[in-house]
This record gives sequence, C-alpha cells and structure tokens, in this order.
Amino acid sequence: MEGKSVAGRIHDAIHRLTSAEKRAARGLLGSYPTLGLAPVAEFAQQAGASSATVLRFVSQLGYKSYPDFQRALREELEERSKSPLQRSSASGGRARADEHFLDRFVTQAVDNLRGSAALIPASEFEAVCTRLAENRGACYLAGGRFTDFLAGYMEAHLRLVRPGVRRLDGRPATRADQLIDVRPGDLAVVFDVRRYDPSLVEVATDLAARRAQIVLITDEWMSPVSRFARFVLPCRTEIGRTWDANGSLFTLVEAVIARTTELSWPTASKRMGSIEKG
Amino acid sequence: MEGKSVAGRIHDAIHRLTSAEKRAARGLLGSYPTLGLAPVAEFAQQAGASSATVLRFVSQLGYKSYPDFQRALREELEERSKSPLQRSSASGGRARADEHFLDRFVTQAVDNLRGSAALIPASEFEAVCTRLAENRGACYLAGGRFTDFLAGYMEAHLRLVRPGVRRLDGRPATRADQLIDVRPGDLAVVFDVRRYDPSLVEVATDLAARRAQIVLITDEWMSPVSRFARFVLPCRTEIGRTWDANGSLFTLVEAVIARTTELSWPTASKRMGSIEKG
DNA sequence: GCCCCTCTGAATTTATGATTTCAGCATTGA
DNA sequence: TCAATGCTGAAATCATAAATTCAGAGGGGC
Repeated sequence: MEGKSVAGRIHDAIHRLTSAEKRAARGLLGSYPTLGLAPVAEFAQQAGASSATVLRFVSQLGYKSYPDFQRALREELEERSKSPLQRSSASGGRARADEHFLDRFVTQAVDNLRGSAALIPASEFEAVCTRLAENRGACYLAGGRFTDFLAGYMEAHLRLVRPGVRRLDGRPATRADQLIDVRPGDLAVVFDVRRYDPSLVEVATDLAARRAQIVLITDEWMSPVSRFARFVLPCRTEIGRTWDANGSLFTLVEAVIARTTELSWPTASKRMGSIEKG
Repeated sequence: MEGKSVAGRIHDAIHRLTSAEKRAARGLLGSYPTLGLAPVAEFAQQAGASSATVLRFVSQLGYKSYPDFQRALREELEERSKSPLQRSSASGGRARADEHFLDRFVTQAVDNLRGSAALIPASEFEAVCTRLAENRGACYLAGGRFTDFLAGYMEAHLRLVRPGVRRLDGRPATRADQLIDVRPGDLAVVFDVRRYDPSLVEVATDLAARRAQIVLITDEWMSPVSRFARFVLPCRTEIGRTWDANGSLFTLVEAVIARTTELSWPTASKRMGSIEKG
C-alpha cells in the first residue's frame, strides 16, 4: 500500500469510487500530476466537483490527509526526474538495447553536461572566471579522493594563466603548513562530490576563517562545503551505475579555464609565451 | 516579466540575491521544480534557510506571494508535459550570439563527445574493457603533461576493480626502475594528445620491446605512440581555442571504467567490498 | 580593528486552505 | 409512487501555512 504510485492507487480504487469521485479521478489523470499539486479548491473546480468530494476521493486512495497526498505526488515527481529513463519513448524509434555500451554512456554524459549547464547560472560562472582572471591574491586548489585529479588538472592549466596558484594536498599532517599563508581575499577552488570528504569541510572551515573566498565545484546533491562557499558551481553527475560520472565537472573545469584565459588574455598570453621559452 | 520561466527568473536575479537567498535558489534548482511545490517550511529546511528567507527569495523573483509562485511552477510543469518532449532547453531556440559562454562551450563538448563515440569502433572499446577485466598480468598507466591527471584518475578507479595497477610517473630518471618488471602480456594504458610528448614515445618503445600490450588513448590527430599500440581509442578534442578540450577523453575513461567494472563484477564487487572495510 | 548597515531567522500575527457538518437531493427498490 | 439509503456540495469550523516584525548576528568598508 505505502509504496504504490498515486496513479496506481487510482487504478486500483476506481471501481469503488462514487460518480463525483470518479470525476475527480479523471480530472487528476487528465493533468497528472499538476492538478493534484494545486489547492483543494482549484482541484475541485477544475475537475467539476466540490472540495469535499476531492477530499473524500483522496482519502479513498488511502492518504490520511490532502497534504499527505500532495507529498506523495511530489516524491513521485522527484523520483521520475532522477531516473534517466524518462525520454526513451516519443521520437526515437530505435531500440535502446541495440546501442552499444559506449553510445549509451555518451548519451548519459551528454545529458549530464546539458543538465549542468542548466544548473549553473551564467552570472555565477562568469563571476568565478572574472575573479580568477583578476590575479588578486593567491589561488588555492583542493579536491577529494577522486576529484583531486580535477584539482590537479585545473592547477596545471591555471599556472600558465596566472601567478600564485597552489595546490593543497590531502595529508592532514601538512595542512597547517599549507594554510598558514592564506590571506583575506585569496581565492580557493574546492572540489567535492559525494560521498563527501569530511576533511574538505575542515579545510573549508579553515579557509573561511582566514577569509578566503571559496569557489565550490560539486555535484547536484551539493557538498556541505557549500555552507562556506562564496560561489557554487553544481554539476549533474548521476548516471545510475556503481559510480557517478564526473565528466561534467571536468568539462566545467575546462570551460572555466578557457573563459579565464579569454578574460585575462593580455596578461595570460605574455605569461604563456615566456613559460614556453623558459 | 510575466512570461518568464521560474528558472529563467532565478538566473536573472541571482546576482542581486543575498547569500541565504542564493542557498534557496540553489536548493530549488537542485530539485526543480519539486522543492518549490512543497510548503515554505519544507523548502526552507531542505535548502538550509529559514522560511522568511525563502519568502524573500520568492518575492525577489517577482512573485507577489508564495502561492502565486507555486502556481507559476505548476503551470510550467503542465506546459512541459503538453509540448513534445524534446523542446529545446527553456528559453527556446534563440540565436547563438545570445547564448552564454558556458552554453556554447558545452555545445562544443557535446559535439566532441558524440564525435568520439563515432570515431571509436564498438569492438575496439569492448576489447579493451574485456582485456582490462581479465586481470591477467599487471596494468601500467602513463600520461603526458596534462593527460597525466587522466591516468591518475583512471588508476584510482582501476585499483578498486583489479589488482596489479601501477602508474608510471614522468621522470626519466626513475623510468628504468619502473619498467624493469614489465612482462610479456602485461597491459599498458598510455594517454597522449598533441602536442605529443616525446618521452611517451620512448616509454612506449620500451613497453613494446618488453612485449606489453599498449592501449593508446589519444586525440583525432593520433599520437605517434599509435605505432606501438595494440588498441587505439581516439577522441575528438578540437574546440577552436587556445587549448583543445580533453573532456571527451575523460568521459571515455569513465566509460571504460564503468564497462570494465560491469564485466568483472563478481571479482570487482568483492574487491571493492573488502577495500571499503579495510 | 572598529563601526555601521544589512541580512537573518525566531517569534508572532494574519490569512488561507483543509476538514467537518449537515440539510437537501438523487437514486434505487418495493 | 413512496420511503430508505447514501451521495453531494454549501457553509461553518478548525488547522496550518504564509506573511510580518524585530532583535541580534555577521559582513563589509573605512
């Protein structure tokens, strides 16, 4: 009972509903699930029944109150948007099973990429790149178990573009030494995806205490570091397998690097030229 | 103003939101639109802010009340489910020039990803993963200046899946030591993109002399290492800027890891379990 | 390092929406 | 046709969620 979808419950219950209640059921199925998310009065009106009837209908489905019923609808909606299956029907005639693993994986990765672009406000992205291009103060980078390589990749590129780039390694023993020079207004880019690394929260706490501005690059579930972050760039990573996919973070990093380079081109090009020679 | 999507309004408004309000904005974008359909108190709690802040946030978006805001969300949801599924994201098919840097970059990255999938024969991909999953002999990883981080990322994951994973670092001084144990039939994954790293050719030569099987992950212009490689997985990287984009390589790595994990699941799951505990 | 101003969330008030009640009406069967 | 049954929705009540207020915290600027 508990675990059934609302639509499923309607189907089960429809035969013992009274006629006005059926009107409510049809109304809901007709614009599912939106109508159920509206206030009772609106639901009633749209479905051509009274509020009282709608309430009786809901209680027939086994929900102990209208808000309870709405919560179920919301959870269903959330569930649906998380599962990657949703757009299999419609336009694409081809069978999924036909595609090769790599194709399916790439399709997922593309979705994650697009989803990430939608999740990140342009202004936030721009603000981060501008701040990176300013060359004010130092810029620290830190990552977790797997994301450390992202931090490394970013560091390697950023070094070419601006001075003062440092990487914080993960060893607690050396942390104090590394953080001692952090000054107010310095920038810190922190990577953290689930399962979130507790030590990064400590690092972030420390950085925040020293008044560094934190840029957090994380997944859609949002690392706890976000509490301390000045800027947050969340990416979609879910792919429904053993591991999440960090490809979208990687591409975000490349985008940040590219944009930062663009913004600081006069400085950066000179710098890169001289590194090339030296 | 009236006709804008809620997400659109958030993007427009985010720069003038206070930090607690931004938390609300991110919370909503993170589970859009469900969180906004919940009562204020729940929204607030999930987003890590107070109800008052959520209300202020909503009013910043230009809605005159919370119910008004919820109505907008419901209408959007209704709209979405009515129009054909593949509507171009949010604001419709506006001109390229209008799009922000990140959107354009992501579009490029998506092209590269698709291009890579087309460039790599399914059989080649599958053969590599199968070979990795076999757990025969050791598996060495090596990369160049920037791709070294890809090697590191792959190593970190591969270690969880199979034994005998080693990373070759770039220092010529230690190379001989590292290669001394390579035996015929061992596997070596080499990353190389332009401008190709001469030292990788040397490493590859050496590996080939010791009869290791080389898997080369490279770009569309094909590293010279390909001469020695048993398997080649080329990716599209061109993006028409200062740097090429290696996002497609990264996603390829993730795909290889995922597929390899899948193929060696009985072994891998046990191994991962015991690492988890230990 | 200090002060000022803005932001924040707990507490309170107000408003709105959910629930219940009940009189009347429709339906069904004798 | 008439009674009995029980469905229905208008209106009253009750509960809960939204809006407002304000004291205190925190951040930014000088």
